[in-house]
Amino acid sequence: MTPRWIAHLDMDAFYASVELLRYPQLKGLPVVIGGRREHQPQPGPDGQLQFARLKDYTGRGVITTATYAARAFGVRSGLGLMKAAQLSPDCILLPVDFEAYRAASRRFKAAVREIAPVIEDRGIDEIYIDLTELAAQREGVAHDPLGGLKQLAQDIKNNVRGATQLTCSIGLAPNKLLAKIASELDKPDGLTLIRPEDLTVRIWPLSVRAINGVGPKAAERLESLGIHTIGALAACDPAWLIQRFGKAYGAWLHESAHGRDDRPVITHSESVSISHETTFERDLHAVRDKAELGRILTSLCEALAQDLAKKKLAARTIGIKLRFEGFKTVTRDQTLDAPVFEARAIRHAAGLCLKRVDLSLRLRLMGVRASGLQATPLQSVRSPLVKPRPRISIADLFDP
DNA sequence: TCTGGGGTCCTAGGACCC
DNA sequence: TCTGGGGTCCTAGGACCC
Repeated sequence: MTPRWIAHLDMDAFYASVELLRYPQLKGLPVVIGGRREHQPQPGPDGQLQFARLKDYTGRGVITTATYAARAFGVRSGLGLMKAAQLSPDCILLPVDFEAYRAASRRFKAAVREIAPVIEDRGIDEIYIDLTELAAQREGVAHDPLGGLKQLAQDIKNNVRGATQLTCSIGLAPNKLLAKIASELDKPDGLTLIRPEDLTVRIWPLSVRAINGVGPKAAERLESLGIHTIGALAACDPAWLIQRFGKAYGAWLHESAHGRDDRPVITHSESVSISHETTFERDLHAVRDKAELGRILTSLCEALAQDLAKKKLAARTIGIKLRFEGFKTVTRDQTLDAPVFEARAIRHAAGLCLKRVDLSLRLRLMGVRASGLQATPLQSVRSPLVKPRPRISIADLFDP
């Protein structure tokens, strides 16, 4: 493969930063995002906005994002809000506003695209960018051979900031794996370049957890084997890794530790599944709370049907997800003869799935998922070229 | 008072077909 | 009748990511 230059761009504390644009008086304060609508700031008697505090929160929510000031208290995303309140009771709490974040996301991506069009979406707040061609064009311009590349990344950062008033961190490297690691090295507002020859000094001292794809389980197993750093992982015999972690994952671990990754930047992909789920305020019992569970399942199916309609998709497989008290989670899938998209049909299939689960434990979460997605047949039904088949009633048979 | 919601990918076993 | 491969589809669970 010819040498490439890939950027990983990660927005800094994205949701929190978007909220700070709205409430600039909170700049520098510990703030977490994760509340419900009821935690919306309210005007107080003096006309000043009153903000909810972590200590006011009751419920099962978690932190989605924390400002850097809040992170200083040990508060981080994924942490339960009640747990976080113990660490920082006076930390300000704001409700999540996905519409605002999606709008900001569209703006920052458009700003990047103005400069570099080859972008892979990695969710609401990060992207990969293939800069290979643009970097080659700029190579001649700068004195330093990598100066043009760094200037390109700086131009992207400036354009994002101009369009959104938000900062981001960019990692530059020959592949996605290293670019992703690099973008974390100098947060916030960072710009980090990793060349192949920097691997041993910059990457090998890092924890294996810095590799995107090594999660808590794999890290724990590696650590139990005495492997803490990427350098230690790189020193392992690949056959030994394969023996312990399986053919695919073991080989991938070895390649990653050596900084090797040839995945392309994917500019377009079709969605595989769409789902909706909700965690209840209190655990619900299949018998005692049957009616409420039924209503929740129906509304999840309706939300799913709306999403399918918006994307003009139908699903051949409908599945449910249940999480019980004690956090045990089960799923059931049902593949249908024909794709469905209407709420009633989804609800029916979900009901069939539900019948196959032992419901003696109380439930804390219920979800519905659509997969086996395909373009909805709706257009052809509406098409004037296709005449609807006449409905024949029993009466017609006797009275043609 | 633990642990959200929306995703992707992988594995492994069984059914079924050639 | 037994043995055996390969391929695909389906299901369930789990790891991981944002």
